[in-house]
Amino acid sequence: MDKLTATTVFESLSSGVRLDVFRLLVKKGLDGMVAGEIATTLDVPPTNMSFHLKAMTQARLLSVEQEGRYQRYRANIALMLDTIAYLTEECCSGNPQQCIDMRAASACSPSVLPLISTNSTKT
Amino acid sequence: MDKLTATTVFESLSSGVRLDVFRLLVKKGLDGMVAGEIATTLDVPPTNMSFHLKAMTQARLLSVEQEGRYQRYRANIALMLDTIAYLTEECCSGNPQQCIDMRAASACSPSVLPLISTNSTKT
DNA sequence: GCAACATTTCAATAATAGTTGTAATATTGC
DNA sequence: GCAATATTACAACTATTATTGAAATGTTGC
Repeated sequence: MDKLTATTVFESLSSGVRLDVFRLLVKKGLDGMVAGEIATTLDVPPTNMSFHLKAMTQARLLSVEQEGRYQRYRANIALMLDTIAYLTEECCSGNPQQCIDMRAASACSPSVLPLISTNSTKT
Repeated sequence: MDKLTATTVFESLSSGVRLDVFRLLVKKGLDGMVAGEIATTLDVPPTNMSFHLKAMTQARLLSVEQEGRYQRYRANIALMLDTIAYLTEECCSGNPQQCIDMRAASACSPSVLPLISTNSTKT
């Protein structure tokens, strides 16, 4: 993960429209959605939606697959997880207790936590 | 977590300077750093650094504490975790296998994963 | 081939964000 | 109180991003 990739990912999620798109596609999972359906669901003009979908695809936050005359978009959750990992690299300089303390204040619902750790069965 | 909070957090991390600041402060943990030290370390003019630190503090991504004539900044990891949780709410509409599949492609180093799941000992 | 549809490109405009130096504010040690 | 230091506020300027409608591209079913 390089800095440019990370800033591009965050830039992608810094607009209300694009954040809505990503969350919608995360919800849809592997099914994804076609461009027009996304635009209609979020009530955004097609040209504007196309602009944002293109930006997100270039940031690799979305993948796109042609499906006849439609373009089907899907969320790239893996890239997002990599970006989060980059963000917290060398957290607390290897001081685990500090890390736990810093996180203690989180109002985070537990729902996502098991998801994030699904592929880390090892210690 | 509301949308504005989330976009503001991501906007905070979408600039190279601010991303460097956050990663630096994550590394420093509870010790944090004072403003001038951050500016010197990252080789950014003080006025510009002050601009970015203010933005990040308003986004609540950093906390600040006055320490004599210094301002000590610390990373708010809890808010970042909450934001990630917001991002992946209703992931795959409760279809766990899909979630696992979507994450399978991640090149994420395992280092951060135990950290993120530290407070989720329960299933 | 052609009409209907999905999506993107383009160009113009509007809006927002980033950088810089200078000046202001606040704190320290004498 | 005063000089030195840390940080921020301000104002001017530059650069980037967002939005829109009209036109272009590409695909389908007949």
